[in-house]
Amino acid sequence: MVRPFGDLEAAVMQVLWDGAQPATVRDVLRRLQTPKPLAYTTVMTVLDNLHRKGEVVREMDGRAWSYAPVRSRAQHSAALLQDVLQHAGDPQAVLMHFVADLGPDEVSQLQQAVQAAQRSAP
Amino acid sequence: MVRPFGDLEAAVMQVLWDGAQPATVRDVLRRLQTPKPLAYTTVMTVLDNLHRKGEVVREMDGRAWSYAPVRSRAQHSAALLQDVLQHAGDPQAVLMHFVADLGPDEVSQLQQAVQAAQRSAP
DNA sequence: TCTGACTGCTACGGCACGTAGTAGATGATG
DNA sequence: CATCATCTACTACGTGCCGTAGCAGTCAGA
Repeated sequence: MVRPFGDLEAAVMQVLWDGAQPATVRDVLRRLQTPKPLAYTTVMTVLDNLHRKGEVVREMDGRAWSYAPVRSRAQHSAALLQDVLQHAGDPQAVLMHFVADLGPDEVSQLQQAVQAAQRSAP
Repeated sequence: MVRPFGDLEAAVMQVLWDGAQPATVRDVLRRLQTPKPLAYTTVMTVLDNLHRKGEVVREMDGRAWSYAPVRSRAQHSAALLQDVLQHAGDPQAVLMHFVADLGPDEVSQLQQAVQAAQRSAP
């Protein structure tokens, strides 16, 4: 089971997802909107943890590491969905309940996605 | 963000889901297949935690509590899916990726679910 | 050479979870 | 009635993850 991000991890990932370019620790620290200002090393540790978990990649940018997300936010969420479905047993029943609880907008979006998938792999 | 079950919590829920009837602590302890046999109080604590979290309900059965899941396994998994989607932002993109990563069987199951949803709420 | 920025290492508190012991109540049994 | 088994309530502890950060060392630029 994939563990979801912690609060700060999620906020940091959001910063990375929002920025098109890879970001250094200082970049992330500057862009983070937190009630209490965080220490530089706090953000560094979080980014290091995310790197250790394979959620971000990094490359040297001058003397500092620049971090970039491995997957887009949508890809990450989709992977979480996959993971839940994988561990659920009886995907049919799960999907029935899942769709039944969706709003009409999501249902039609889902319909388009299904049709796209069926076109690409009939 | 809903936290997924821990390992033992998941095993206990599975026992409850597998049994049609509400189960006492001793019932669950008997039916649990674990490498190491667990203490009675361990199972009791887990069931108590699940009750505190609202995942199970209980009623007195003689001198002991009998526990029953609040939701079916499929409903619980579907709720987890909902939760992920809710916190994802851009549901459209998430659903696209999600469906793209599904196997053909799941896609057709999903299609049926979508059609059922559209019939019930056109 | 000094200073500021950056990294690596370490640490610590809180919380969730798995694990279980102890104490007390209560029904069953001799 | 005395004892035993069973059940609940309360408490505790280790581990791992997460948020938080300090300290020490290094290195580039003024």
